[in-house]
Amino acid sequence: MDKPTQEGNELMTVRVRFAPSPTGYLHIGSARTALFNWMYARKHNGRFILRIEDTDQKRSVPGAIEAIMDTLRWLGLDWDEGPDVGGDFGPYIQTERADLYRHWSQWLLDNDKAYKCFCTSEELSEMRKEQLAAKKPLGYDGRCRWLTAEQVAAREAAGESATIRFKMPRDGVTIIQDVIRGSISYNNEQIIDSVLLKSDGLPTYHLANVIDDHLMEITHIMRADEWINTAPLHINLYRAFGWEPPVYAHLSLVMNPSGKGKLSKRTQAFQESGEEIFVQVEEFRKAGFLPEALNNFLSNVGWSFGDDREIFSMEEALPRFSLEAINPAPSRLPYAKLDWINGQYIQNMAPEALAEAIKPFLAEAGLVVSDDVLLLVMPAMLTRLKRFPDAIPFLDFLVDAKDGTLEITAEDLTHKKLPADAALRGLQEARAFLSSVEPFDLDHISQGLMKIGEAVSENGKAGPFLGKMRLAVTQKQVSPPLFESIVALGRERAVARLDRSIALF
RNA sequence: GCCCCAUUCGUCUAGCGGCCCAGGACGCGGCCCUCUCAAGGCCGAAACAGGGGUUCGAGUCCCCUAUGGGGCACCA
Repeated sequence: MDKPTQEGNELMTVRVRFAPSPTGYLHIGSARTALFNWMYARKHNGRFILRIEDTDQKRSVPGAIEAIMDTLRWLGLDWDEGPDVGGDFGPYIQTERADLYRHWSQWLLDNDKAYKCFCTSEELSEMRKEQLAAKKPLGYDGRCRWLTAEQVAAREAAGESATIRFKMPRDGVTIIQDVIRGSISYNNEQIIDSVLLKSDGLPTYHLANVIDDHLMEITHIMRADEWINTAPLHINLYRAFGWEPPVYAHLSLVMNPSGKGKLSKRTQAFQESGEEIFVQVEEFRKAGFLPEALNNFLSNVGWSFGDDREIFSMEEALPRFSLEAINPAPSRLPYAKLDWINGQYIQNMAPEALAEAIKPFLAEAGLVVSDDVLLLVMPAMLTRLKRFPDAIPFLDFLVDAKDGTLEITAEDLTHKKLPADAALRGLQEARAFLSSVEPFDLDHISQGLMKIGEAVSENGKAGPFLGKMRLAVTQKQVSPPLFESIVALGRERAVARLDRSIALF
C-alpha cells in the first residue's frame, strides 16, 4: 500500500485541529469535519485543538467565534486547547499571531524562498481576463518573481504596497500522500506562486495554516476535499521551511440534496422539493434535533459503523473509527434518515427528559401546560415524535384556549357502527362515568370507557365509540391515546367538553 | 480552458479477487397489531455508469470514455 498510516507517529500523541473562520454560524459540513477530527483525537487519546482562522478581516463577523464555540459545545465536541481554554501552543486566534507570520515570511524572503509582488488587484484581474479570453490556464504568471533587487527597492521607495509570494519550485513533481485517497501527484509547473502575506500584513490561509500546524505540532490534518489542490503548495512550504508535513486526510464534500454542487455554498436553510433543508447546526438545533442524534447521523455519512448498525453512540463508534475507512466519494446528507434517527433517540428518552426538551417549543407556540399534566402524556409521546416541535399538534388540545378550533357537529360524532342515538347514549354514559369514577386514573378510565364503547356500538367493539370520544374530548382527529388524554385533561375539563358535545344533539 | 478527485438500490452505505445471481438502513408499497396518529413485527420492489484489458475467476486491480464534483483570489 502506498497510503501512509500513522505508523511513524505512533509514539507521538495525536494532535488534530478544527480551524473555522468566524464568518458566521457553524455549517453542518464543518460540523462533520469537526466531528471526524474530534473522533480521531478521542480515539487515540490525543488532543483536539480549536483554532480560529480570522485572517480575512473583511469577512470576519463579530460574535461568530462565540457562536461557533457555543454550537460545538452543544454538539459535545469538547476541545483541549483553544481561544477560551488556552494551551501551551497559543494564541489560538490567528490575528493574535500576526508577528509570527511576518517573521516567517521575512525568513522566506531572506532565504530566497519568496518574493515581493507589487501587482495591484486591477492588474491581476486584467491578467485573468486575458487568460480567460485566450483559454490559457488561469493563475498568477509570476511576473514579479524576476524583479531585480534594485527594482524592488525603487518600487518600495515609491511607496507601492506589496504582497509576499511563494517561490514555487518551477519543475518537478509534488506527491501528496492522503490517507483517504492514496498518493496524488501534481506537476509543479501548474502550481502558481501563491500570495503568502497580504498587503495588510496578515497571512493568507496557506501561510497561516502551515506555520500554525507546525508550531502547534499538529500530527494529522483532516479537512474538506476542496483543499486538496492546495496541498502540494503546502507541502512545498513545509519543505521550504525545512519542516515535516503532517498526515493528510481530505474528507469528501457534503453535497446539496439535489446532488448539484456543494452544500457549503448555502449559508442557511432553504426549501428543496417541499423539504426544509437545514445547513447551519443552529437550524437543526432549533428544529428540535438532539445533538447525539446529529453526531450519529453525521458520523455515518462518509464513514460507516459496520455490523449493519445505524444507531450508535460516539463512545461505541470510537474504537471502530479510522481514517482509512472513510469513503472518498462526495455524498448528500440523507435528511429523511436524520428524522428517523432522531425519532429513535427520542424513543429512548426518559419521560421527564422529553418533557424538559419539549417545553421550550411548547412555550414558543404559546402553549402553557403544567409539568404534571405534561408528564402524564409523555410516555405516550415517546414513539410519536421525530422532532420536538412535532409535539405541538398533539398537545394543543390540553390548552382550553386552543381547543374548539375544530367545528364539530352532532353528525361528526356518529359512525356507521354508531348511529346518533347510540353515540349520544355513549357520550352521556361516559359523562356520568367520568364525573364519578374514583380514582380518576388510567386503569379505571380505560376499563370503564371500553365497557361503555362495547355496549353502545353495533359491532360490540369499542373502536368506533372511542374515536368519537376522542373528537368530543380533544376536538381533534389525531391525539395522544384517548385515556391518557382524558387523564391529562382532568375530570372537570373532560366532563365540560363532553357536555358541550352532548349539547350538539 | 487547465489540473485534481470521485462513480454499488431514489438516498446513506457494506463489500478491500472466489463467502455477492451483491448485504444493511432510511424512504417507498403491502400485510399484521391497533381507540386515532405513531411505534413495533413480517413481506416486497429497488444498485455494481459504459467499454476494453489483467486473471482460472472482477463490484473488487489497470486503461479509456461518460457523468458528477472540487480547484485555478491580497477567501478560507
